[in-house]
Amino acid sequence: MSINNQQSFCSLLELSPVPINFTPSCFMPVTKITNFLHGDNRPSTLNQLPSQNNIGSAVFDKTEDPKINFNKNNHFAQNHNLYILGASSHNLYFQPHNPETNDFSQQDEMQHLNHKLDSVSILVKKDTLQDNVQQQEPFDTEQEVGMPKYNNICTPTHSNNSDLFGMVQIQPDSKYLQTLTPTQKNNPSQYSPKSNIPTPNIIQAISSASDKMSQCVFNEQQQFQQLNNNNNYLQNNPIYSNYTTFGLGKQEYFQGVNNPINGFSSSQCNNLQPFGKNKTHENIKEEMKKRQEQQNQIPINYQQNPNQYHKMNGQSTSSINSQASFSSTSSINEQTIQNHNNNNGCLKINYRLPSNSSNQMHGMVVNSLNSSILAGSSSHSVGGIYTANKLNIPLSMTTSVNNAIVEEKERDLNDRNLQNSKDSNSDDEAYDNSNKQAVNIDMQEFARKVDFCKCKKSKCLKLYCECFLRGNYCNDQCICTDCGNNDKNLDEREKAIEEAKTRNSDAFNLKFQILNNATVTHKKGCHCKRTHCLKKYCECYNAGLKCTNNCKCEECDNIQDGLKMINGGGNSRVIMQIKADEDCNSSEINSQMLQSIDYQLQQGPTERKISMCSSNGTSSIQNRKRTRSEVFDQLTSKNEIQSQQQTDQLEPEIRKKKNSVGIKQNQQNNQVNTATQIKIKSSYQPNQTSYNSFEQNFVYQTSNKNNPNFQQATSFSKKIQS
DNA sequence: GAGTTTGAAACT
DNA sequence: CAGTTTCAAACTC
Ligand SMILES: [Zn+2]
Ligand SMILES: [Zn+2]
Ligand SMILES: [Zn+2]
Ligand SMILES: [Zn+2]
Ligand SMILES: [Zn+2]
Ligand SMILES: [Zn+2]
Repeated sequence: MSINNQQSFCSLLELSPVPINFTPSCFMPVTKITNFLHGDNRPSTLNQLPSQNNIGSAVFDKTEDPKINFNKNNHFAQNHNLYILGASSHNLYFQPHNPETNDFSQQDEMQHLNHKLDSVSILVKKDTLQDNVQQQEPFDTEQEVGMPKYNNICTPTHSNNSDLFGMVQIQPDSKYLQTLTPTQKNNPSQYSPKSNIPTPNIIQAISSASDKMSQCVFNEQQQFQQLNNNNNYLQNNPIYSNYTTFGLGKQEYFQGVNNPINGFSSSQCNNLQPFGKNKTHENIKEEMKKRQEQQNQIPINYQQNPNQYHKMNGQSTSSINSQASFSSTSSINEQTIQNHNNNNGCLKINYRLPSNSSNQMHGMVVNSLNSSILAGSSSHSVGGIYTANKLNIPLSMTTSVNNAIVEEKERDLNDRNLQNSKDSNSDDEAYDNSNKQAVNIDMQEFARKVDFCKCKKSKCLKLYCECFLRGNYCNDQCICTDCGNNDKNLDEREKAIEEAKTRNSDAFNLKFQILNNATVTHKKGCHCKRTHCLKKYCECYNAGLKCTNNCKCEECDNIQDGLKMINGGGNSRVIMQIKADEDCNSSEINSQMLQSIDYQLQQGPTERKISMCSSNGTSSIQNRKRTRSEVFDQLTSKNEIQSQQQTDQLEPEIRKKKNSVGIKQNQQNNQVNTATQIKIKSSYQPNQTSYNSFEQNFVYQTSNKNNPNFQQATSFSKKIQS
């Protein structure tokens, strides 16, 4: 990587006072899939895996270069000829602290010193199915999965000059994706023409991806686990923990690193003792070699060899090469084994370690029957603001940011620039004045414009009534029924006002606020789900305002120009299309990302290992989403879908297998294919039954309803007569 | 204008 | 509180 290229990258970051070095020291080999496992060829043990969700996982540790491992269980991985898989993760390296002894100390880790974070890659898919491969192959009939989506179109980003690391998404239609690397050019038949990437579909898929169970979300204000309601596993399995998983770096369970930004992702456990004092690259390598030799002799079985396999590192979706995943401070004991077995071979993991506990597991779901298990990628996101700040990306390029904060920050920046320029040249007062001039905003502009009501049931004494809401009596234009909102009913009206104020003391105030004398936002934000905040149902949109971080809307498109918020607060990402395009424009392969990909292409296939998805937090079993079986029961009891009911009666035994992960594969049922599933789905006519009776319970993504290219994640996988 | 969809408000 | 129901407006035809 030349210096020029680094400069090219940095040139994007216009606000960067310090050039950001973006220097991958290693590359992620990509797997070229040539053998497809399906049907009888699939090892039976795979059937017990809980997830086919993740395409692959970035794997790395201190001693190995990162690589991608594909998830054999993943249909997309099985059925697509080739793709370049983008790593979800950065890489973490600790440089030797002491060059003489080659030692790095725990102190260094704790202080986040001497490390280097590197990785870049991107996912490019080939949009062609193998002719003779089933597109869908459910592992059991109750746990059909959706097609994998392309939601790893992203690059991990970090710099040596900041402690940021996290995902940065690249917009799929970026020129970056359309630039072929030399290797790709030389083997055009092998590589998907990137220009053919169906960008809208990818975007669609991203916004509704069912792959991930959940997403760790964190920004300056909060951290939480955003569950993916589209995820089948999440909907159908009670393997939830009540703890939030990874996320904001917690010293207690971080790998010795107190990082305030986000969790590491996809760190791998190679049965090593937790990295700590007196570990060196050398002795870790030695230890690994030793363990590898042991592995060849001794079947990995933690019950037999508990001392060897009970340590792991990392957080978030950590990879595991042992049979269980434990925090660095815990060990396998009877209880954890019991937990393991109680969950059909899946551990409840990704527990957050409470500060007062040192004995909880976290990491990946693992399968008891497999000795070699790798995690799925985690692809955590980083809050737009924090990311932008850390990367010195103009805030306007970020997503999911509160516009008011953007204003504020940019004003700050302007002030600072102004101060700087004044120091050297005090000739800039006009700018100063314009910048600080108060803006006169009529807040009433943002109130709803309706000035009469047609209430029928609320007596115009609930906030449902626009008149009441605005503190007005109903007027002669109102066509309300049994109106109580008038001067002849003052007692009851007053009471109603008090009640409304009790519920929300702010009820009669304007729902909008003005920040920094410049930016108006909705105080509470909206919660839109189905309209992308582009209909007047949305209070933000209706007021002509962009959504903000206050909003909890899903798939919001009502965002600042140039921004793309994928999934509400859940998946905020920074889009760096400009950067990528600039890279691509300046020369054919001047970007490190492209270089990385090209390097990957030249690597031979790597061994494919089993991948698992991560468990998730926040939901208790009691409060879990209802299972598809339950939804199904509800539906069939209403006689709404005849064919499925029929099927249900034909195979009653299947329905008893609720929430079971390790159901033995039924060859007969295994024949269910995509076509059948689509048929089932198409038998469902959304217009014949209301959302309220069906769709809302079904976690159905509106945006995909009419997209023939989108395979709905949640569809029944009952076998029906075709 | 009738019927459906929607998300805030209300309720539990 | 979070999940569910109610409600009137927004929307569709
Ligand atoms: Zn009214
Ligand atoms: Zn009225
Ligand atoms: Zn009225
Ligand atoms: Zn909205
Ligand atoms: Zn909003
Ligand atoms: Zn929104």
